[in-house]
Amino acid sequence: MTISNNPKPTESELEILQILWEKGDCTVRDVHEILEKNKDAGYTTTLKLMQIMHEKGLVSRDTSSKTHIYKALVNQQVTQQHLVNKMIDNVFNGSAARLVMQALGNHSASKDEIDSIKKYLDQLSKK
Amino acid sequence: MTISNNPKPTESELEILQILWEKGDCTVRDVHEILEKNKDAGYTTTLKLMQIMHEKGLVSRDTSSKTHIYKALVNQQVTQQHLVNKMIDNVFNGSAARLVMQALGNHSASKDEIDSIKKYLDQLSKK
DNA sequence: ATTTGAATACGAAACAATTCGTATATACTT
DNA sequence: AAGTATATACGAATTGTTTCGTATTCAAAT
Repeated sequence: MTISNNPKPTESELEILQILWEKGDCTVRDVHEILEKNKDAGYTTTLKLMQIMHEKGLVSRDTSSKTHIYKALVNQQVTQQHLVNKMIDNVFNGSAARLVMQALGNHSASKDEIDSIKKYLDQLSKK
Repeated sequence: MTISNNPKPTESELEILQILWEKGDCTVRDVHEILEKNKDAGYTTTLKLMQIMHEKGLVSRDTSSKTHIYKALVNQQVTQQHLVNKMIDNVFNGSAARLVMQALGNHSASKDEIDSIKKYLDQLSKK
């Protein structure tokens, strides 16, 4: 049994994971260039972070050529679920509903989004 | 302008804030006794945390008697909103809907909760 | 008045996360 | 072959968080 059951990435690690989840395979430079857009940090910082993530088992890497290629090892959904659960517990006293309302209460949810959530809820409550 | 606009409490601070939000006024001992139920840390640790929170402006305290009385200074809703927004951004690529579905997809949402969310959504989409 | 118990203050250790400088390896260009 | 550009490796400084030991203050009980 070697399935990593420890999806507790730090904030910086999460930023990197997001990129890996979206892009699939990446070099450090790939990741760094995307990060740079929103953030300003040196290349070796990104490198170091990704090396640490490798040590922790968050990512795998192919070192067969000089430029290493990284891949996310932890699953996106599983990681998201962990984080959401933690937040429900930690910030909303265990109430998923309260989190949901807070998330929807601000303008970040569009009409379309709200509709799709409704459909989703209908499905859920049929069970 | 002295309104604290920096609701970025750490995890431990959040635990304490939750208690203060619920109970209102608390002494360090009050808080500590509640914390102890789920966690195991010394009294002076709780004390120190609350002192730091005071320095940061997260809480106020009344020092008129020997035993100080603490009160949350940051607003619960505002803080929750900040944290949720950060998570939406950070973990769900900006999609509130995806967070919501993830939060509801697990068993932590009961039938009642789902119903109340539906009502809430209906209200929302009327606007 | 002295002792005792409970409170705060303070400092520092332990730990974790982030950042980056420098060294070294590797491949490409001339 | 030498020089240049780009990679990784490594170590260490910096910063932030958590934890707690020890000192001190204060009030109540004896």
